[in-house]
Amino acid sequence: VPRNRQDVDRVEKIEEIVRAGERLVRAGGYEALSFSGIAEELGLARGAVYWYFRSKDELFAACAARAIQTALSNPPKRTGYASRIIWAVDQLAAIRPIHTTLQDRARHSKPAATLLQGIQGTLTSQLRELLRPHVTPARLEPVSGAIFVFVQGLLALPLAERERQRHLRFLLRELASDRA
Amino acid sequence: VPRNRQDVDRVEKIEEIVRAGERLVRAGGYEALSFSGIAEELGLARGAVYWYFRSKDELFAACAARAIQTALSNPPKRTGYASRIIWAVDQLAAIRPIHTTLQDRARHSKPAATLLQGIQGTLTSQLRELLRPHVTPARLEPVSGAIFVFVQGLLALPLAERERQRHLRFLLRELASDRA
DNA sequence: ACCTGAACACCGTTCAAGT
DNA sequence: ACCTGAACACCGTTCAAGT
Repeated sequence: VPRNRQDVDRVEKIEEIVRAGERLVRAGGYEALSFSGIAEELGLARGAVYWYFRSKDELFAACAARAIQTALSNPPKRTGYASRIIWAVDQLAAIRPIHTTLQDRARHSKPAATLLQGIQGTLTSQLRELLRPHVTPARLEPVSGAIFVFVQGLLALPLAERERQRHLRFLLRELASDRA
Repeated sequence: VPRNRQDVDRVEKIEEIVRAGERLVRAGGYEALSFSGIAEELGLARGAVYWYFRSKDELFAACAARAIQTALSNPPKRTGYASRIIWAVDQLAAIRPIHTTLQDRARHSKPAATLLQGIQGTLTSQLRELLRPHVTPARLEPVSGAIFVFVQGLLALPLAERERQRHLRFLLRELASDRA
């Protein structure tokens, strides 16, 4: 006897699924994310989840997006540009496995590619705006580009917070101090 | 009637497996690498490959190691330090999917973690030696560290060869020109 | 529109049985 | 030591049948 939850808002049901998926993917990465796992947590049949996400790629992209959004919410105010960058990198580093998998899956998965592109786009432009007051106009583009690449490297490596910050501060001092 | 190939050298049989695996992993990444696929290519039963590799993690690490080794063989001689670094990065970028997956799997897979650690270790020290003549001693450590991180970023991003080289040349000029 | 339960294909892994 | 063939568990995906 199939249950029916047409009374419950569709958006709310999707929310439930993505929340469960975020937990799973935070705990054990892409592998730990499964239709079975989510169905179990929500008391549904495995197939039911397909009503909302047509593939594991879609499901993963949604859960990863939520995890990243969670990580980058509540940024601290009133701090210097270096601290702001470091904060964002630290937040993303805390969910490094998700970021690494996203990078890996983006090759073949359309939803993953789209998500990653969006993240990198906003990251790039925010970085440029943060750096603009501290770099001469002619150098703004190459400098912010280099720092973006550098940040991707920091996120790819399993560094301790201290090392990450040390590397980042060093590079910022080297590249972005021509306009104090 | 099980075939028997005790006459064939064990090392040679492992070589065959890893060669087949390298092809598969180059073509379609980690997903495309399977015991079934290798067995099929070699005309063996699926279970036979387990006699040589006890898990997919071990198999992947071996195939990835071979792919990387292949990529970095035959380095050009008599070129400047910048060109040497760029050459190595280009070679690794050509097998970016393998590198990305390796980074991703290293989290839970012991063989992947060991391989990645080895690669990064040699990369780090070679980088330091290449830079030594061009950087003041006090700056050698932070500079080569930063360039290493930067290279990881270049390998994480799906850049065109031109962009990759542009980024790398910019950073090298910024960080490593204090000892012409 | 939403959900169930069964089915299918594929895969990693194990293992008893063979040579 | 090496290999086969079958078995098991798990998973992504599909779908006819129900409400």
